[in-house]
Amino acid sequence: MKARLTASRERIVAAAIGILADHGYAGCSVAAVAARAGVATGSVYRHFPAKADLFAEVFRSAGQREIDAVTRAAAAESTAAARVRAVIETFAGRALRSPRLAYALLAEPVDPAVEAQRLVFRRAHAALLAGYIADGVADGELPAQNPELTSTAVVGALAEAMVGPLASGVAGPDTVGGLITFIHRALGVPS
Amino acid sequence: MKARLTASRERIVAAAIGILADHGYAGCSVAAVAARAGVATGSVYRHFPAKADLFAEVFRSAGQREIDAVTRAAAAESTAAARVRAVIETFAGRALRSPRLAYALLAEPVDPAVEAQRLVFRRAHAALLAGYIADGVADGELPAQNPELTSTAVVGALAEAMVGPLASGVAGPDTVGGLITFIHRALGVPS
DNA sequence: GCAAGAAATGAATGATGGTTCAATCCTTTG
DNA sequence: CAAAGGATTGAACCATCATTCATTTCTTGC
Repeated sequence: MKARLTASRERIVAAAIGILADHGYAGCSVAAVAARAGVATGSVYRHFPAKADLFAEVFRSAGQREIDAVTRAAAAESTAAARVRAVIETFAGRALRSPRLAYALLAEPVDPAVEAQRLVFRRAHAALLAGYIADGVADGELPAQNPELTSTAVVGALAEAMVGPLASGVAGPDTVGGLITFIHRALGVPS
Repeated sequence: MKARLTASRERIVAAAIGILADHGYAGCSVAAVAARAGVATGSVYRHFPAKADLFAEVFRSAGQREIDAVTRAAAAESTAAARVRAVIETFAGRALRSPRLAYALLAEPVDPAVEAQRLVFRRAHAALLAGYIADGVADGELPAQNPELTSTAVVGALAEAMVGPLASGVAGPDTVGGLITFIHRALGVPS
């Protein structure tokens, strides 16, 4: 019984991520999520006090998946420059492969309460990068800088450069390569 | 009179910008805008077919003001590096001086139709920067790069680095200086 | 002044979609 | 197997605003 409860809660979250990926936040009415999860509309409220709480969890969950992917990619590298490159390639690659979801997570208008969770998602990426940058500064690979500020700026540059391609459906031929050059230069990676 | 019509249309737009600056987009109900402009709710619809059209104009107008300010600041400089610095300082300075308005223009959740106008605003900043960057590349001040991509990334970095301070109300002591260093490096300005 | 028409009014309307809840269905347990 | 208690249902409810429109108030031309 407890397992049944947990399972249906997870089905609801998964259904919401699915609709987010197919139709964006605009398509995510509570009724639509419930239908896709195979439960009644009202049942959603047995698991979440309000829609905002559901989508806070949805954004947390989908965001964590992205964070895990870039963390894994970066872990395979050993210099700050290579780690940052891995983050950019993974982030952009996944975004371009699931453009609707990426747009929803990054930029689509959402309820203010959900927007807060989006900031958490962006800050998590920034925090990850800040660690790599701080390490790079500490062992002399990168010049002195404020890792929090530069990592935030990197996340902004990445997100902004993705929004155009995500909307139009196609990225320029060397968007990712150009971003890597731009960000490496910005961090002071020696050429 | 015709002048009276135009005047009241402008009062409505100005009132909307005022509410945007005081209470954000969330406070911008048609009734609130009309009240502040000193007209009846229904009168707004004599000037704009729908709320989205009003706010398209509001974002266009407020955005143009920002574009004008950074354009003017950049025009006083003669190298690409100095122009970009002037853009960053002006953009950040104005944002920090009107944080609620800046947040609304940059990041606050808005109706999808208004979001489109926000993209126009961001793209206008990027286009301005792209021109300076292209000039810098052309006369050898900057290394070869794709000005559209790098200017977009710069706008993203700027906006993202501002959102935190705009929400919390205070910028770190050297946020602007750090951003200038970051962006100059990213563009390949010789040190 | 005075019609005739334009403009302004603001309360009523309507659409959307989140939230509730009385009725129903299961699962559990003695 | 029966009763109790919780889970599920989904149609009704309600709050929020954008939008409309019958009515009133100005402007204008004669």
